[in-house]
Amino acid sequence: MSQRPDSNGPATSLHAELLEQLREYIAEGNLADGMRIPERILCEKFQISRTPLREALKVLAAEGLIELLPNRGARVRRLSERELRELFDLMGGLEALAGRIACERISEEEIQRIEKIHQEMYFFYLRKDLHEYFRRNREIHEAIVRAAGNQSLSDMYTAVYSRVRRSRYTANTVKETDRWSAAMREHELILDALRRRAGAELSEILFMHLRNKFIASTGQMPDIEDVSETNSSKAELRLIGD
Amino acid sequence: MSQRPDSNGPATSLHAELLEQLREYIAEGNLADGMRIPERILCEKFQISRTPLREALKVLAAEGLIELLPNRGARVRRLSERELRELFDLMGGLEALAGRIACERISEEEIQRIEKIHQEMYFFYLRKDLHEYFRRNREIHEAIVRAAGNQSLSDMYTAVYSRVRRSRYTANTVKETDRWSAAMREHELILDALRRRAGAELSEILFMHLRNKFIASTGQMPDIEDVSETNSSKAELRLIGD
DNA sequence: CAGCAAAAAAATGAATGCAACTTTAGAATC
DNA sequence: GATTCTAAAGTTGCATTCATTTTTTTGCTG
Repeated sequence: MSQRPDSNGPATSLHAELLEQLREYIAEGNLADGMRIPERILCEKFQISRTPLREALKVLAAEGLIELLPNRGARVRRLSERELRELFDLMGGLEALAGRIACERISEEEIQRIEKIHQEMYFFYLRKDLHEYFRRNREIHEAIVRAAGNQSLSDMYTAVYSRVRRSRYTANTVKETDRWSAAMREHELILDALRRRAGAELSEILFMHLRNKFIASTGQMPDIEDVSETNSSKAELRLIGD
Repeated sequence: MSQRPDSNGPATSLHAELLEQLREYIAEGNLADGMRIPERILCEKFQISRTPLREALKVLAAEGLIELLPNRGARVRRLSERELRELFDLMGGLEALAGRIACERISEEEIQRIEKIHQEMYFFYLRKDLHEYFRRNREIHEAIVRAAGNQSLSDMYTAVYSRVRRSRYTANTVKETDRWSAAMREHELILDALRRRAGAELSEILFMHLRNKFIASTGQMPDIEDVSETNSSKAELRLIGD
């Protein structure tokens, strides 16, 4: 097969396109967790030979989306509770970083654009339109990450998010709604800190925002071991989330 | 070729070993920046056919260590000033995250172990033994990341560090020494915050610590655009670094 | 001799082939 | 009937081969 002489858009390589397709295919949950994925099936599905497929699988394995057992093929990596918590914290850390840098670099116009999305979000919050609310919610978080103007950070954030996306815990439904008003309040704080360009503060809020979402989603506490109560972070954890 | 029936250590796959070797080979700087790397040469060097090599290259490209130009092969990715800054910020963000989580989870024993390394580091600082000083310095940062007990975070940190490692700016030499005393003071603050388990504070210090190192190493400011001076982060930037 | 064109050489991208390993199916044993 | 051993079928890992693309070399023209 040549380089897709027909029907192709940009002149990107076949391998890159395949990778993109596969990533999407897996992230969307078309393959059951932990299920074995025979190369043959994917080859037929994407009309491609084993060589480029195997290259793509190696990359996806490095990204953590699938796992490759020697001589036993690929399977979709199933996230343990532990890994999910790890990835949530990681995402929180990356957003915190993005928020901090964004405060240094973001333009007034971009702040206004985020404010606009925020107001839309508030509107859908009042309307109790969960779907549209979450879309705006996601847009705000993405905008903050983008506003940091750090491509490496954005890439890493996307990679982490794509791993977490599959998880049923992130489905933004029932349990999350209990926390809806709290989340909305946190978003007010986020925007306020951003307006004031208070980097450290925004950083703090964003991290806790993600933590609270994790706690609400899973019921799990992010593993705080027996640590003396002089510990300030425990207090902070409650400070925002209501 | 079979699965190396002779002379092998752990029963890991050939591909995984190759990846490890290549990563090390590149990170050590055996390949000149931006130089073209013909597959043929690497095949001969590692006594392997093109298929597994190409798989490994795809992974390294995804990690950002090399770049793959379509039909024009692999070359060692040369870090622009911009990317270096991005990666430094990213590393700072990951360390900041690690510090915060470490405050929640670290054991008293581990704190004491870090304190010990810190004291050794101070000793070598007084002796002006740059090499031994930096070894301890690195050990402390690694210990904090490890103390977060988040494998995904550790992996990502390692990946970022391996990309930055090659850079001549991170060579820990001349320019850095101008900042030696300031860095030492920052480390006192780090340990102090860790002892008090002041997560947010430690997070802040660690990020700034990395920023200051970057500024000292490159002379470059981390791109703070024309932002009104009500901005607090600019002040913070100076707060610690002397 | 510089500059360009064409052809040869080399490198890359992908497909196919082969050996080794896993898994599955089936037969023999208890 | 359950269990263990054996053989067949299916998969994977890697090597080799083929087709394109890029690069270099060679030869021609001005």
